[in-house]
Amino acid sequence: MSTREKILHTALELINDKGYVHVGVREIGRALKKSPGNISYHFSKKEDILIALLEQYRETNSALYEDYFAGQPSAHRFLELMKGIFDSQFRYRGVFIGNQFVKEEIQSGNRYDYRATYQQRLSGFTRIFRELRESKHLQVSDEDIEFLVAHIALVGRFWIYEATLFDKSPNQESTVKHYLDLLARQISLFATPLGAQDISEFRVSQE
Amino acid sequence: MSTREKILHTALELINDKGYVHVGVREIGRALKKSPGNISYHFSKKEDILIALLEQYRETNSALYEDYFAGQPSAHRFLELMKGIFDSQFRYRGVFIGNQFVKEEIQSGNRYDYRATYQQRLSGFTRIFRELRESKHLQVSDEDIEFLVAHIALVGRFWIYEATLFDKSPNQESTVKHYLDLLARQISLFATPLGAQDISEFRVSQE
DNA sequence: GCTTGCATTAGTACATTGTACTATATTTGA
DNA sequence: TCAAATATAGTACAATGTACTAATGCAAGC
Repeated sequence: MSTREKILHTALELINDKGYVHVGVREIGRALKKSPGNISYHFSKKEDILIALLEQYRETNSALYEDYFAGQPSAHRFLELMKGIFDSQFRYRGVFIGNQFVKEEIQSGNRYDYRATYQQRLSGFTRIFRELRESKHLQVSDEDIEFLVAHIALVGRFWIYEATLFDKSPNQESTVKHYLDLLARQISLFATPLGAQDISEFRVSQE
Repeated sequence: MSTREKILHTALELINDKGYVHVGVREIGRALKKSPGNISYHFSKKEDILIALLEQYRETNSALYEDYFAGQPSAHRFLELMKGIFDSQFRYRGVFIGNQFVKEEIQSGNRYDYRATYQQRLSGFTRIFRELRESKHLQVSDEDIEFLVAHIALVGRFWIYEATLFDKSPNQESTVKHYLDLLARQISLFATPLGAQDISEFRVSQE
């Protein structure tokens, strides 16, 4: 593992534990027995660490989406996809919660074009729901799809904020299960009998 | 207006504009032509400013809830309540977005018992939905109510994060309208014909 | 085997930040 | 009017992010 990777690994652990603001560059260095100047060498700004972690997260997720689109659309597989995404978000929770600091980066789009990724994800979900309509898992109008996409964009991004709001270190399994369950309920409001069966099978498989 | 109130007022403006982290105590002082030591006198910690603003927000909202519960339950009045809350959240948006810093406060509950307020709000929503069921505006099971409360707890808290994620200073009216609309759609999934009419009347009144 | 160039690391210095502390000024109340 | 409380200014200090410089390690080429 390269020093750069070690820094990212240690930083993520510390950030998940204590929050981005409360993790100093010197602290990361201390944990790795490196000087602060050396951390500076690999990541000239502290924000760069956050950006790099976001990038890792994005790549993980892209793989999950690719997997999904490689197979047949179904409500069950959709929920499996979302479980993968939620697990991944949990793993990078400190990054999301500390993302106030990358907001200007996000907004400027200089180093990391988050907006493009975001738009890509939104159209990905639109495609997913359209395919689930075609495969008779969902019974939705175009307006419904728009609504569901807006819903999943918000809930799918911010559930981890809520989960860590009162509980500093929540249990991953039960937390992810809880929010997946809410999502499953939301989807089932638009499900055909086929889709509903698929969803309930998924929920049983998560017991 | 007392100095304390002036500080809060100026701080909120600056925080909404630039974000909590990027507003220094000296900057607030400069804007008010006060020394940093004086700011320190009124708020010995910078976080205290955030806590005080949260307290202001909480009081505003408590008044809105009281108003609602003083009248007859209806889907229309419920959405009016939510509009009031959303407007208020928009006004304090910087506080919410910067609340990573009060998280430890929230979690410890030493100075500000946010958890209690939160629980109170949740049971408030439970009551609201139960009353809307009794008044034949909603057709919901107890499980549905639990689901709706979980939904509104998350969406109602974090829509403002999403709204300011890509757009640094979004338009209040259109933003609030957008998220109210999403909420109205969510509620209408469980609405009786009476409730649905109420909701569509509200949406028309917002045009 | 030695040197040259480049990547890495350490050490340090500096501006800025939150905050504590002290001294001065202003207001208040009896 | 004067003492006490409140408010304000000024400053000092530790900690932080970060820029800069010097030292070290290391692989490739002759």
